[in-house]
Amino acid sequence: MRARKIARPTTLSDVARLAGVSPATASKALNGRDEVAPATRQRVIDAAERLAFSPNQLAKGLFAGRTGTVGLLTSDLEGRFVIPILMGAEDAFGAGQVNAFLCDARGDEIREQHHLRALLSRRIDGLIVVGRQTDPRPSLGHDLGVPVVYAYAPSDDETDLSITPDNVEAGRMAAEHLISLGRTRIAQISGDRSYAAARDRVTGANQAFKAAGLTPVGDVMFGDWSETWGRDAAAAMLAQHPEIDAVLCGSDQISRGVLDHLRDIGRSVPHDVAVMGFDNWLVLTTNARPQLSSIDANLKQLGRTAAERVFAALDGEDIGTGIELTPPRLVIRGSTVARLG
Amino acid sequence: MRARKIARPTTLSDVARLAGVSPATASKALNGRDEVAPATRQRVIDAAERLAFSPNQLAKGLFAGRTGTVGLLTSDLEGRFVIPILMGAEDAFGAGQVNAFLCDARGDEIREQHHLRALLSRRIDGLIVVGRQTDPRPSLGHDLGVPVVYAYAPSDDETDLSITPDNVEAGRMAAEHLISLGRTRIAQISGDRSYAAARDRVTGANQAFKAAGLTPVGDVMFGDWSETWGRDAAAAMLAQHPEIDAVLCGSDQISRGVLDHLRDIGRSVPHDVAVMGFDNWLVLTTNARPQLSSIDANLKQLGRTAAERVFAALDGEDIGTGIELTPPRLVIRGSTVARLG
DNA sequence: CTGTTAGCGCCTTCAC
DNA sequence: GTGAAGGCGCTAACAG
Repeated sequence: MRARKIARPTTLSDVARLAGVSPATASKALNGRDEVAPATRQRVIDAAERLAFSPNQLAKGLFAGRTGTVGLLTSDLEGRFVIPILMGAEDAFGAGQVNAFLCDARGDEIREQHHLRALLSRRIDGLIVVGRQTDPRPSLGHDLGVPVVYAYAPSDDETDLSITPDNVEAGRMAAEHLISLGRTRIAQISGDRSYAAARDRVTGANQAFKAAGLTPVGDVMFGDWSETWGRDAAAAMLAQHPEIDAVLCGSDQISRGVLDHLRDIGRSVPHDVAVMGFDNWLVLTTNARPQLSSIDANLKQLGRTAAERVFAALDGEDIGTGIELTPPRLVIRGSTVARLG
Repeated sequence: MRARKIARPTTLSDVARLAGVSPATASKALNGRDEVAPATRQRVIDAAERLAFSPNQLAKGLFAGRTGTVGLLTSDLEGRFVIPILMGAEDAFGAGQVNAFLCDARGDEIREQHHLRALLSRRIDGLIVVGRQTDPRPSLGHDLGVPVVYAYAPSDDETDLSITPDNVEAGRMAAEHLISLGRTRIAQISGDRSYAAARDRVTGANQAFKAAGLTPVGDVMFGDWSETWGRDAAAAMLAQHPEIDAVLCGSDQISRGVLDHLRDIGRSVPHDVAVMGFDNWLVLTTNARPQLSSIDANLKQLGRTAAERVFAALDGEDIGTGIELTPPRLVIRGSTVARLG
């Protein structure tokens, strides 16, 4: 990379010159207006191709008012949630005209404001705000000039539109799966009680237990989201309730810890004890022994939905307000099978 | 979100009108130029505040010839490498005027071209291309009109500038650490041989063994990057070479599998056998039993360096070409201690 | 100290 | 099919 060798990007005029027409004609030709002869149009298109011309969206946007860019503002440090959401959003945009730009605020409000300004000042058409937990987050307000959709973490303002995984349903689904396998002595080892995700999943599971006439074994144990907590909690739980035939965990990490402890004390998974996780984090679930059943939050689908809502708003549709829940998906692997006998 | 409620963003003229001054004066006031009366400045600032004015960077850039935006183009699906690099880059930009926009090409060349066009057509000032492995990737060429720096995955064109982790040094560092602990019967269980990262780390480790006059135990085992492979390989390796007193693994995932197997056969870690990983993926290293020593590739530093190079190029400096290696960092945890006796 | 004027770069529309 | 004109939001000259 030599200094100053930097070539000016190709402009419409460059294309026009190469095609031997005026910029105006080139513009019409490339934009599919029909006041131009087919042969001329082809010449222009060829020239554009040859120069790898990409129209300056900025100058274009000055006019059209649309830039074809959607911003993704995240606070999700590790990118564990935001990446699938980004992918889903991009899928919704298609290979078409729209691009997603991702900014990471790292959970820092100053940084978030900074990125927000940057995105807005670049005249993005819409904004998707992604949080790292399902607890409500402060609204960015309504005066941004572009449609905003909150993904994963809902806005605390009910007049915003938020799309978030249905963790109550996820909990219910997980519990029903264990029940359907004939498990009746089910314990819950959850994550951080301060997370709505932890509480909601427990709520859903308890609904399922109640509906099936089952009483969960022991109290739900809340801790943190780590493998270590899963091990410790499993040790305490099994010491007190050795009769357990299934453990419903708050996350895949916790499940891994629980699996570890069960192996340590010689309990067999899945026949003796079945284990379920949440999140379907592949690096954890598919490498476990046995592989872990889990609930997938369908984040890609969530991202797609969020993007579709942004589009709809751009097209002038009323996309509604409040919290829209997306359904989870049960992923069955070796850690949950029907009870023998 | 009501349809069509979308308001035009506030412009400098709006602010000026509210403050009862001309746009030029408002500009001076907000930009801290001193050719403006304190009282007037205050009025303008208040007005800007009240309208939540954010200057249009594009128009600003129109004038300055710079947009203050750097693109990050990644193919790193999971975001495991790109996120720390993004963070480092942002740190280099400071809380200042520059923003990073991340686009995910998902390893798809069409998508990459599409994103590239989008970024260029928004007149980004520079580009950082992030790959997911340390093997060379196709160059984007030199005619992009902006400086390009390749991060993690180097360009296959030596006239590009690439910044990538020094995996040979990482391997050497890991091996030297084990040697310094008095370990002499060290086996290597690596990852996918088709990855330069796997081969380079082995190369570095072998250099260290040779320098110390040690002969590695058994052949280096190549497989994939998974925990499962770690378990299987450890089983094979230890069956044949039970005398092993340390295992150097190709990744943290593999290490986890090795730890698992050692526990299964009742070998104690770290006293009997020490285990080292690579990558320092916290969710794996800090939740292992015992916690895993690892080599951290300092990706955040890498991102910072890449961003600095882009800046330097923008300022007209010659930033050089070829592959620049960034040094790794040894992270010692409970899985590696000195041999007893 | 403030307002006016003239672009920045690029694309599009409006007359011909 | 063309050329000229106009504009987006902002800033730097310069004039008042």
